[in-house]
Amino acid sequence: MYITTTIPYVNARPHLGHALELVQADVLARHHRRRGEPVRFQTGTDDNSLKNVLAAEAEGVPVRELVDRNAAAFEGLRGPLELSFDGFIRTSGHPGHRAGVERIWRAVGHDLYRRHYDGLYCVGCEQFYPAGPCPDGHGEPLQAVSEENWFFRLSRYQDALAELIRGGRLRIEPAARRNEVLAFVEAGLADISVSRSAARARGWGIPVPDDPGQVVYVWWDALANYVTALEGGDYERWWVRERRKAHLMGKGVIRFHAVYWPAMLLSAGLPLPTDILVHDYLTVDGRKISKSAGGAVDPVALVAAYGSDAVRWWLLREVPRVGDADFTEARLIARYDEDLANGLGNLVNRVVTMVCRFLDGHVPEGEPPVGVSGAVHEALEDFDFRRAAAAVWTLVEEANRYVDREQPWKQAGPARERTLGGLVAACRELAVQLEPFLPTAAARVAAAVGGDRLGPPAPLYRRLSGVAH
RNA sequence: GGGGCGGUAGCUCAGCCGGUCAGAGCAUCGGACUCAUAAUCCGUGGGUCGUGGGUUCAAGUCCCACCCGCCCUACCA
Repeated sequence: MYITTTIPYVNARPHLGHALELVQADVLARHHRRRGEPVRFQTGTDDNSLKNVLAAEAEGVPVRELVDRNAAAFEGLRGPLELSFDGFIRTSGHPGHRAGVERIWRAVGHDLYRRHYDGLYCVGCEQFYPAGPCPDGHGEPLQAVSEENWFFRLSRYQDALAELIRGGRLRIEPAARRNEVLAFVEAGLADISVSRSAARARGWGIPVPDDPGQVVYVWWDALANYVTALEGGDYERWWVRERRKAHLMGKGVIRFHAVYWPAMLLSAGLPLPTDILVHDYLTVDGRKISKSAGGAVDPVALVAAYGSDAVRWWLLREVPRVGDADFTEARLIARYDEDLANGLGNLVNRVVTMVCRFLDGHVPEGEPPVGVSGAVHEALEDFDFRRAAAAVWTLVEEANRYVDREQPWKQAGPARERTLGGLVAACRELAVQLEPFLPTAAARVAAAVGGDRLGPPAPLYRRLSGVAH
């Protein structure tokens, strides 16, 4: 399975919203790897957005400097969030990217033509609007642009796209998003501008082949990353031969991924992605996350304060499949205490304690009294991380119930050994099931219940909130 | 303007093709237990399922209108 995230433009440091998408992609990647499937998990940054240029100007630093610094911050999420991506592409630095963009451009040449265009351009959105103001409310007024650009005959692919989506060849999840895209396509597709004058782009970006006065539209440039990130044999392996190719993205950029991008590929005669997986947005304390407004939560700071398990668990367990989710530190703490400390941590702790106290640490043979069946996989196939996380957690809940039901402290001899052996086995199984979601927790649990003889108990997670006495 | 998505217990949310669907978790309250991180387990209370109509033997669950929040899209139905 080839799994990609969108590549954010790097006009600022990453916020919690980026973490959501990366963690979701990471869970998919780890899950499918664990099933023994070949997986390539690809992410990166869009360095060529005009917004990056403007951010650099506002800050008074060279574009290159700002882009390098912020891109490094995005790549640096790998450690704190425990991301397992295999590839990280930067559109300004990746050796094959520019050449790949040019190659696609030429392959699509039969659908490109020059046209004079008068329009109002919103830099914030990187797109044209027929009339102002920008619906997203980006502060700056729309730029009146009058220039000759390259256009792509998107209109030509309307029927083909509709058919691909209707037939499920191009799967869009959740279904509501699929309907949304279908409605958009069936309403009629107009050709789109795919270049801009190099002057207006401040010279930043990839020049149009054989037309140095023009720069390739940043979206064209960015979308191409999904194939340009794959060089040499990797392209053949992951874009041509791979059966499942999934793009993860936020709801704001569906049109680019589910319409423009497939149309580009159709025109170029290249294979298409198979899954478009769309998540909604996060708000923080009830407010929209705004990179510029500072209300953004720094995922790295959050991890530093609460640990990667806490952050990943909140993102996976609390964010619904449909609808924006509101992040608050209180909710994260509540989830941490309830699930990680009281649920998982306490379970492992009580099991280890009993094995040490009653059996001198020796682990008896045992079959786990609980299991998860296919619920996790089914939920992930539906792109429902919350349901998947809940499915894994049934192991914790059932194991805790099992302890209370069997009451091993009252048991003796073989009965007690059978119970405790089963519980240790259950914890080991839990470690395995947990790995795609919480790698650190999985490792901690595995360490606590590994081997023939268990060491002394040590709490895995301390409660964060004060406990009333 | 068009299209779509939400509006279900105090909070966060499940409820697919209509008939144990009125639910789960948290919070509250009561009980049990003591292996454990004052944790765990069991049980209780609480909702006119946004509003108003309609279809049906039967509707959160389908249809229409409206209200609130949000998203996409379009100044050409």
